[in-house]
Amino acid sequence: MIYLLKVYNTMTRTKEEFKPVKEGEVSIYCCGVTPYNPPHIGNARPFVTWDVIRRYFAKRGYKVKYIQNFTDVDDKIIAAANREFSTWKEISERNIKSYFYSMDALNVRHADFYPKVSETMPEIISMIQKLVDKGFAYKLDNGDVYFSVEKDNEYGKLSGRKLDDMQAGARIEVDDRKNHPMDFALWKAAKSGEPSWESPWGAGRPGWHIECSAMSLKFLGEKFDFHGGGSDLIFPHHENEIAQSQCSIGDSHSFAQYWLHNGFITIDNEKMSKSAGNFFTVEDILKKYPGEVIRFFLLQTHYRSPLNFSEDAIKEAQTSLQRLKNSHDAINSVVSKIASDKIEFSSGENSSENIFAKSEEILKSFYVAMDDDFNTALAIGKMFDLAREINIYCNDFMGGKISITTDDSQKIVRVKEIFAEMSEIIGIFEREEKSAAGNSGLVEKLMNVIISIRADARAAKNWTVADKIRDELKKAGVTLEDTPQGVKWSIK
RNA sequence: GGCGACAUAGCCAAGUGGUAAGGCCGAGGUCUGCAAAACCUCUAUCCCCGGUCCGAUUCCGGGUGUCGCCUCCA
Repeated sequence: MIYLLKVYNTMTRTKEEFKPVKEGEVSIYCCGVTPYNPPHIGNARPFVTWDVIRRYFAKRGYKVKYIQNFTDVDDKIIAAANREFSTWKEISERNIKSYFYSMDALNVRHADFYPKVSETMPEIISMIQKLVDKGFAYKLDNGDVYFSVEKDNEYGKLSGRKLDDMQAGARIEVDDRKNHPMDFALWKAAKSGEPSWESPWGAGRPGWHIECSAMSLKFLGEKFDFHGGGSDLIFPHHENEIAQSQCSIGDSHSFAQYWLHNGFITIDNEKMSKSAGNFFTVEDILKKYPGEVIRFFLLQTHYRSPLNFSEDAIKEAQTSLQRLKNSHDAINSVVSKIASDKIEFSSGENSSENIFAKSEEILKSFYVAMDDDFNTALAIGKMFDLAREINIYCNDFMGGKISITTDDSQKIVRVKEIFAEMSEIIGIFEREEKSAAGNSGLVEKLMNVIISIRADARAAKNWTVADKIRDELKKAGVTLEDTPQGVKWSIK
């Protein structure tokens, strides 16, 4: 298949054609979390986004290498440890566990590696040493080491800032031991009560920024394809990563080739952030909504657009997703009915022929949408288009309105596969129904008994009993639907 | 103060130089004991003012509004 994949590169502020560093391979570094808190829905957005991107590349036939770090040595973690009379290790491990719990619920595939700062000290220290040796960094008397932004004449190229412009609005207290107000710490000398590691500059720990450079270079080499995260990381985090990485390598075209940044999730149209306190953790939302719904909610908007989180919005996502789920179930049951060999094939023409051609077209347009900077919003729209076609076909089929040929039976399997292919990239409907296969048929048998009793009631036009059974089951989480093809039940 | 993004129907949200996907909600209809699901039909000239163009919602300029970054933050 010939295609052109375009991605919006923050570095150039334009959509560019994607050309991998290595033919047939894609290397991705996504900035992970600082595990001092359970992840909130805003944290989840980039991880779900990148999960779709890597699924997409994999589907396109690329060999994908995906790295995501944990910044487990950090001021906030240390602060939390002190507050709780605990250790940085305990705090970070607990929150990393929480991270995986949340992301697993959102059906986010695991990265190939999850490097941690605490496990990357040698690489971090040698990188700082390189910067000192080359004259890009300097040490203070107390043992701090700073990066000198003035030595990097390309500093500011990602965020589009000039050092002079930034000074004007700097409201922070300037540390006058630094050569330039924007110089940032590569290494922080140890203070009492803090974890520290030995280094050529004395005991201390890495500053923020250097760890991501060291970890990405360690796992992906000096030149790799993608680097991403939330757009609040553009400055200073990613700007600084670029500066220190390219200066240490000595090549202004090294490091990540494409920079992708997520828009924010807002609450009442204000940025959600841990520091502002207006956030919802994924764990909390999971108490009320399935992970699949949360995931779908995140993907219904393009990754670069802002996204407002609210109860109404997530409810709407749930309703919409159910619509797709109904079609997913419908096509699956049609296919299994055909496979069960209980239908008669005919050799005549059938009335729903065009679903086959249409579904191929829809699949193509789905890929076109994804090729355009991973436009999941548009791509999901295509799934709804296919859902409508499937519903029409399945209604006709189950209603006995169409006859199918043996040839059609192959084609309808293809329709099911197309829907499944799109679902897989978006990352929904992958979990097998626990009700159908898992429980050794007991629930199945019980349901048959109940439905049979209710059928008797209905036959006797005893609507009170029939409706009571349906209502009570609904309360218990079992939905009954009387369809022209018989009673269907599902567990919510 | 510097830099940037966005402004599309009741709501959410794609998109295009030639009068605008999809979803939710709502109205009517088909089906149905009722309900559900599903299907059909209906609901926008794209913030305002200029400019370029045969033609702009889409390009350029100005304005207004909202948000973000410049400090930890996905």
